[in-house]
Amino acid sequence: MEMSEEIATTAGWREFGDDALSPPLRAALGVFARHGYHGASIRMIAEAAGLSVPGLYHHYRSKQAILAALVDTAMAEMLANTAAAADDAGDDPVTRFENVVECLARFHMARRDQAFVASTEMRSMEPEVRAHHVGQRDAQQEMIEDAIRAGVDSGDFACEFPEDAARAIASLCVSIANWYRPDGPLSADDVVCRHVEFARRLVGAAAR
Amino acid sequence: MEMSEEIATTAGWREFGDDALSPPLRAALGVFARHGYHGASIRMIAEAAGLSVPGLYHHYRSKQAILAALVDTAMAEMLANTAAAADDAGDDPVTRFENVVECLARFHMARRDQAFVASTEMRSMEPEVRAHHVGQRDAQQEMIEDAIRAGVDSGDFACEFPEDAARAIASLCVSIANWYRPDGPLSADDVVCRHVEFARRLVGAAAR
Amino acid sequence: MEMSEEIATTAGWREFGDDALSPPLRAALGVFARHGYHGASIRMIAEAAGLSVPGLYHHYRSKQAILAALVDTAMAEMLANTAAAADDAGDDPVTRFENVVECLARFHMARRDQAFVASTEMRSMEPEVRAHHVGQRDAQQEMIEDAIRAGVDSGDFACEFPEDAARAIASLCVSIANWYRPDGPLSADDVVCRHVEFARRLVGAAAR
Amino acid sequence: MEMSEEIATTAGWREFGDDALSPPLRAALGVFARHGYHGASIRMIAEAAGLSVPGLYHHYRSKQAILAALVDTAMAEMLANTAAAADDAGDDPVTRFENVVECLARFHMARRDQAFVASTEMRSMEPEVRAHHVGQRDAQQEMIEDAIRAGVDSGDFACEFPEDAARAIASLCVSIANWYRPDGPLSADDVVCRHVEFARRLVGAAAR
DNA sequence: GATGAATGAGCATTCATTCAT
DNA sequence: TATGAATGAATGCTCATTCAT
Repeated sequence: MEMSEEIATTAGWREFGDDALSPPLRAALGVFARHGYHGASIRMIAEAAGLSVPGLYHHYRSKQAILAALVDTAMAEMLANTAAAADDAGDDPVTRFENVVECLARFHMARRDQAFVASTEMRSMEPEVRAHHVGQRDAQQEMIEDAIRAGVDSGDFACEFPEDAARAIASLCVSIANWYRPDGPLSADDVVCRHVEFARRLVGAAAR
Repeated sequence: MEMSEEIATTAGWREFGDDALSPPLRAALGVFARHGYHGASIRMIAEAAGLSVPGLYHHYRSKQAILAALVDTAMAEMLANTAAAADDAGDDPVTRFENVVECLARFHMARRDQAFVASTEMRSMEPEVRAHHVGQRDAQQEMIEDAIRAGVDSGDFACEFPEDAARAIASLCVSIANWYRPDGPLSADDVVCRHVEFARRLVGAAAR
Repeated sequence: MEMSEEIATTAGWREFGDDALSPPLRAALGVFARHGYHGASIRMIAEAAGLSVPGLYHHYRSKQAILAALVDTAMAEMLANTAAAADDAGDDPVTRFENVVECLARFHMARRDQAFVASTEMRSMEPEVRAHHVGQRDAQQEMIEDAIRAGVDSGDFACEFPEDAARAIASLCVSIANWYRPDGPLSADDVVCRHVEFARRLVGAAAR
Repeated sequence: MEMSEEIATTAGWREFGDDALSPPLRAALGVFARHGYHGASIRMIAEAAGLSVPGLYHHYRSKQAILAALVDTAMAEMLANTAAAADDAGDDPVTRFENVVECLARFHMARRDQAFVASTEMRSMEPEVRAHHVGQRDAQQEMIEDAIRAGVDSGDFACEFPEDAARAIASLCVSIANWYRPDGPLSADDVVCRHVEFARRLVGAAAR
């Protein structure tokens, strides 16, 4: 079965291949991750991108536009893959929930810097950009909540406060981006495995 | 039994009263929380503190020194209170674990801005300051891990990876500072209650 | 008698028809008039002209060349028409003087922006361009002076300082470009009528 | 009779002594006059003032604030002196008119650069600054108009369009700042003398 | 302690201009 | 001809910090 590189299909949600970032965007990502939005200067970004300063401005209208493009790209990819992960599960609420958690965990490892910047720089976003980002965050939260509620409804989960559990699970996955290192002691599959188990416990799924 | 305001005694770990912040430090806290370290200027801080710029420098040697003082104060308080919470539990490993989690949760609500700044601005700390901070973070992590291991050893917890669970619990508590609002729908006790339950589930404590 | 559109003949000096400005020049004129030479950017001009930036450079070598072309075109037209106006008067010094003033007034209404830019941006001209422009200004001044002196010689004017009077009349006409609006309360003929009368009084012409 | 340096009294309106400009303002005045507002850079001004760039900003909030201060100071002085000149004339409308014109002419020589910048940089003023400036210009215009109308009412002047004559006189005086040089062939008294005579002719005053 | 005045270095952004395509 | 991409130098302005008073 064919799948395009960019758009996650039902089957492809586990793979986060090459980020499709333009060179300036990739350069900015590293600089933002290391120094923060306000600690990063346009000169740093231009240098990292191998461009002159006006060369960088030729591609992006402003520093804020770079942040916006970066964050939107990442969030859109996450939402698309998470939706695919949910779809891929068919009718079983438990599998659906596990898929969503796995996808979130994988995203926060594969797109570590993007996720970190997105979660860290909300306060650096101008109102319009922030509003868009918040919308995407809410959509993600809702997907988790829906998966939990489906499990509760089916009797598979024992979870009194689905909303709080969803937030806890999201926090857990987001925080992966803070500490996970590809060359660290845990493999990506280890991390996935443990976080799916954490999530199962948080929603009171029966032991497997 | 009386206790001093600042130092948590065995009994007082639940109360986070007035932060003992000097006015310039309190001003800086708000500015850092809203704008981030690099987004905050000395002028903003001085103005928020009702001081002239050199007046501010009279109290603190540099912007970095302000950040260091802010973060150290907060972490020290957290460690002291968590230690008191653990001591207060006597010999029961489950109670000890629950106390530690409760204390962490309460700290991240009562010292929301401090916790947020400390967790967010690690990359803005100069090496020495960062090293000190990392030491404090590790000490906190260890207290959680110890509490988990004690419960595992006593047979109260079913937890295969205590280190990962400790990190998960810490992440959960830290993230409270991101979303909790004193005037929000959940009371502090609600938040504590839910997070203790989340933590119990994460370590596989038997249902109460 | 037919006349070409561009070159004022003895009879046509009252009509300032379509300025023969190329589209980029016309665009630049508006931008220079609104923002001044230094406040205008090549990008503004290119956009106003519906051209790309290099497209604009295809037509004009530099921003300075645009200014030079604009100003020279306007001054040349003014000089040609003023000469025609003087010629058109035949031998009567009073009529000749009145024609010159009328022509100047009409020019500063019909070519408001050009006149404004020319008078305002002398300091923005590079030496060579400025020298050329100053030559044109002097030629204009001389035409007024000559007309005055002829009237003085014939006994029609009572004017002690023809040079100063000529400068005053020129200032008066130039300043029309600052305030005249085609849709304002005064018609072009009103303005002409009043300024011819002002000029007559300045040179001490006998009342008509 | 005593008079302060700054405030023109009834007797002192002919003297424009030391402009009371602060050093940065005086420096800015020269740079604005030579290069225009947009052609002048903050660095030029700072250098001319013998200050560093932030040193300049210590005194003035922005480039625009410098322009505003410069223009307001000049216009206020002009208005005060013109009012004093009118008052000084007692009840004679002709003298009052002559005094007003003389004062205007003297101002545009003594405050050549200020007047030039004020008249030239209207388009560089931000709306609020411009509105204030326009108010001052209108006040000046009105003083001339009032003087003319008084002379018309008394039968001393034969002037059909006082408003247009007032504008012409103002234009004439303003334009002095364009060409007058203290070391030129005409003394200040020469210039005053000629312009008062020009103004008298423009309003149709009887020959003296 | 506080303040007014100052500064070198840096900020995001834009400038006029060029050149390969 | 027109364009997309690029650039060195400059723009107005702010930074953290210092110091004489």
